[in-house]
Amino acid sequence: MEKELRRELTFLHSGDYLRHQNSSALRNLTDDSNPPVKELNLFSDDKQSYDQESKNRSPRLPSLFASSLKNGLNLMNSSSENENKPKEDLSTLQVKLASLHEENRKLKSMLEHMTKNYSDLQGQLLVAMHRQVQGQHQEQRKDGVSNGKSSPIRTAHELMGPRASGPLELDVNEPSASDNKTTQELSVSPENTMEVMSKEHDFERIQIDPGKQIPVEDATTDQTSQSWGGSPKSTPTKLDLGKEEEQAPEVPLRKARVSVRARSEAPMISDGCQWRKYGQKMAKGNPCPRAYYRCTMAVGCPVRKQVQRCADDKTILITTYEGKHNHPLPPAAMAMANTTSAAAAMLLSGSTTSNESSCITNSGYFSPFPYASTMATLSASAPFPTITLDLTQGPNSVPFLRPTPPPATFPVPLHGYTNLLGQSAFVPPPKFPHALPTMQLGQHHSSMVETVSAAIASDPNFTAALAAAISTIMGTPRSGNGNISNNNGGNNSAAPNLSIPGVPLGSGSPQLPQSCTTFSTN
DNA sequence: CGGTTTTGACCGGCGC
DNA sequence: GCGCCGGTCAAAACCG
Repeated sequence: MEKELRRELTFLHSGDYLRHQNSSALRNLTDDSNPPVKELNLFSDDKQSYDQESKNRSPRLPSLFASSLKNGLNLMNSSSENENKPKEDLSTLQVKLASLHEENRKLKSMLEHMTKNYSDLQGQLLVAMHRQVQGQHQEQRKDGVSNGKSSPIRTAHELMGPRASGPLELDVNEPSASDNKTTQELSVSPENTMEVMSKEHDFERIQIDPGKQIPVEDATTDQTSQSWGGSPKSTPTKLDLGKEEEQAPEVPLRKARVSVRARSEAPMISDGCQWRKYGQKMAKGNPCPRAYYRCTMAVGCPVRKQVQRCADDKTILITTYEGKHNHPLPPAAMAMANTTSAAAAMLLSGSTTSNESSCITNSGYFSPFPYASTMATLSASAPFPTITLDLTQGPNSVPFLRPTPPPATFPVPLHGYTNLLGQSAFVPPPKFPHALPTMQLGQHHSSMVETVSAAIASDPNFTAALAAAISTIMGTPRSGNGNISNNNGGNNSAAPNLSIPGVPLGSGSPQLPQSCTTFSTN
């Protein structure tokens, strides 16, 4: 366990992101009496360097560590020199113990706070990215229209339909008076995101009786879960967006799925969760069977996932997550859960305004972001909005160079959030003309790929690898010190997924251009 | 013996 | 209405 944790933390440190974040977050969260926390590599193998660091840092050590050290010294002293004053020692120790408890409590709350901040920021980032894409898109659209050329972007918007193009502005933040309710309910605004996130956080505080049905008011939070379960029974089959928008804000979310494409020899990627296989089917167009799993970490957990090998490249494992965990997740699983949640949020923010697929290439859209090359594709072909994280892209692969590009895709930049919509993205859409778009995200940044590949190669625990990759991306400072405040490890926001819900995945290796396909997150 | 996997049956949605 | 397909159920088999 310790080893695993250590490995994961090491990965997280692979980027400056968390380090800076942690330090800054700690700085902010620690009470003023505590000095700022410098970078602490608690798991450093280099004892010497650590000792040295400790010396240099000692004056600024967090109270917890400082007190721990002090306690240790005092304990030794009391046992060897103060035998004559056992009572004093006892009381002293009790006081110190209480102090440690208090420290522990503080740190826990700090962690909770940071986790929440992280989730919130993720949601905001997604919305911001989406808006930026829309802005760019509109500009290009104007140009495209003038010269009669149909750029991918323009096509995408057109495909997205009236609602997509105009409102694509998807201005969740400034809902009009008339559209107020609808907009807020349907789009993933920062506020909404935060709300969802907080609800997710609540899962950690609320004891859920497995035997009981989730309260109706939790529908929003549990949307995905119920859906996947799928029974189409509970959800409208015909996704009439118009109606949807008016009545069920939760419908879109419910159907949101996040898929992860990764190269893996293993039958299933390790994502930190426990799964039970409940079915297997041969899917049309793919010689490889599709396996159905459901989360067994808690009774009644609605999260399910599908695992299937890519028909084109059997070394690629496509894992599709749906639903939100209704229970606390281990750190490893949280990474994936958060990822899928963020991806889902991203997906939904775009899908709510369109009923057709579209494609936008985001490369270069966000120059400020080192990993802006990630793209997302929306496709109407999928029955459910799906966002795909493609971890199969190799440094040398050519993004979007697919034999048969989806008729309509809506690539959206997800810095660090890669995902692909499984097969659906590649398969032309046949049924569900009104289906919500599928989102395909491909990550092309070599650094990211390398990071992920290396992590995966060194550790079968894909969750850790994915977390590292995302952390790296998210944490890549835009200019020197990333002062982003938040950190990961948070709760699962799995609404299905982005902050990389202990997401799923396997081993990595070079990739083929075929890249992303798929579906919909944790 | 309990939990998991396998696998055929069943169900509902959708297209023709 | 029928057939196809995706998804789920549940009994039997399997495994540690």
